[in-house]
Amino acid sequence: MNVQPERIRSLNEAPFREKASYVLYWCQSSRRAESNHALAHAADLANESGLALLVYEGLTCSYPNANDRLHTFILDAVPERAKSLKRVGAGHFFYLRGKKKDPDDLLYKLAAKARCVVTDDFPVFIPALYNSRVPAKIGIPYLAVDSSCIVPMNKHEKRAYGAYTIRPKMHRELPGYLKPLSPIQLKHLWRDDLIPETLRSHRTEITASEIPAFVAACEIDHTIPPSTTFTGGSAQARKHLKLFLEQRLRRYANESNQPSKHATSELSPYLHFGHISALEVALRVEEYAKEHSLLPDKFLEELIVRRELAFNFARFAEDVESFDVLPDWCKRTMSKHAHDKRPEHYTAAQLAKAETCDPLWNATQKELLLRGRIHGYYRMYWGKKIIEWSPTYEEALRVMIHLHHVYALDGRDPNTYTNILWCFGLHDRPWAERPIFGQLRYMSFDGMKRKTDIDAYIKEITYLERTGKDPFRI
DNA sequence: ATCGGCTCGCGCAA
DNA sequence: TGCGCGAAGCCGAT
Repeated sequence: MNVQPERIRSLNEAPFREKASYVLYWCQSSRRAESNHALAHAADLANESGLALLVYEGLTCSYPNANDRLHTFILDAVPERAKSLKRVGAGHFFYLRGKKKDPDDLLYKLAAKARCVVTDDFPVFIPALYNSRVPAKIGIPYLAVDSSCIVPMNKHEKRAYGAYTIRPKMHRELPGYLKPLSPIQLKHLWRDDLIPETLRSHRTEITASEIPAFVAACEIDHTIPPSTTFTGGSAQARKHLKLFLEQRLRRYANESNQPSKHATSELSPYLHFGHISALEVALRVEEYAKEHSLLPDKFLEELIVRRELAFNFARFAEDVESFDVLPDWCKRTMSKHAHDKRPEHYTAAQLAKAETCDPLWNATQKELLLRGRIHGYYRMYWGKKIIEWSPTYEEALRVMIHLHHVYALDGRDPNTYTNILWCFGLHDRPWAERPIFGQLRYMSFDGMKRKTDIDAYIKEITYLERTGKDPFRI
């Protein structure tokens, strides 16, 4: 057995189907063929029961804010994944639901011939919703496997208060989990006649050159163009990783908070859509650091401790889009300062269009509009300013989440929600009281000017805006 | 340039 | 029960 049992949650009590044609892996969030614990577990189950493995993934047009940017990035990854799965003898069924009247029950139709369903355990957004609703309706075992985290989410019994409370546990557990996952080997190869002809017609073959046409034909928001910078897919993710190892890792410790220096991995879109696994990244970084006598600790702290703190938060928080989940001191200080006068106001529309009096803030918003992500350090400043400029804290939260949902390739992720709520005090501590923010940490333009090269960053974003071409595109 | 104070509460040591 | 310290800071004093 390849996959640690603590990664697996059984979400119903249905019996295995005796006369089944295959084991079904429903690929929801770990959209990759390598280093994928859910896929590996499905392969193990298929081998044990003498069956073939079918991988199903769908892309619907009906999730909130579905648009060209998100669709393109997701579809970019499909052709190479189809090829990888074919190579190992798994079936691959990709279904693009382009119109709202297209059938939306393909999963159930495929499950009707399956011994069991294996899927990704993901604590937010659509996978979390499906994993709460589908198991009771499916009639066969429904197993959710944590293929996002290095140390499985199930290893934590409760929400950690801050990074400092989860860090010792992570370091204790890591040696047991920082190990490569062996490639899957299937004993029983896939044959297309294992699914009925009528279902096969819903399968969508994606080729790279046809992606723009597929996207254009979907009933989605066509006003948000693809990212200027990020193309989806596991191969692309590995190109970013290679660039990071060779040109950035040695600068990471000193320059990761200098956005214009590009010393970070820029992998967040790929990690979010599961095009690359955090485990693979951590192992490659560790190995490269060893070979080149570099210190990877600061990067691994971000990739492992802070990323998995976010998954821990999302797993245990009732509602990641609400202030209810914040510590008492945050709620207390916000209610005390709820009616402080906000001297500057911007509407959600002005913010979205990057029309404020702050040239740095406008540049960060433009980075979101164009690239589909904001550098981590400036993202905090971006959020803090939205608090300062919104009539209420609730409105600020709403705007931050909305802008991420529409524009960010790394939105809808445990990390995004945690980053946003950090602006309201989550995983932070109280600071000197001041207007509007109360005891929430404040960040200022002058601080950014003192610590980072604002001019270089604004110049970079202005060039990107003018030409639409990103020199940092890989 | 550098430093302390600001302020809360978790989790561990005792 | 006491104590140390924490996700990226700010501000004013020296």
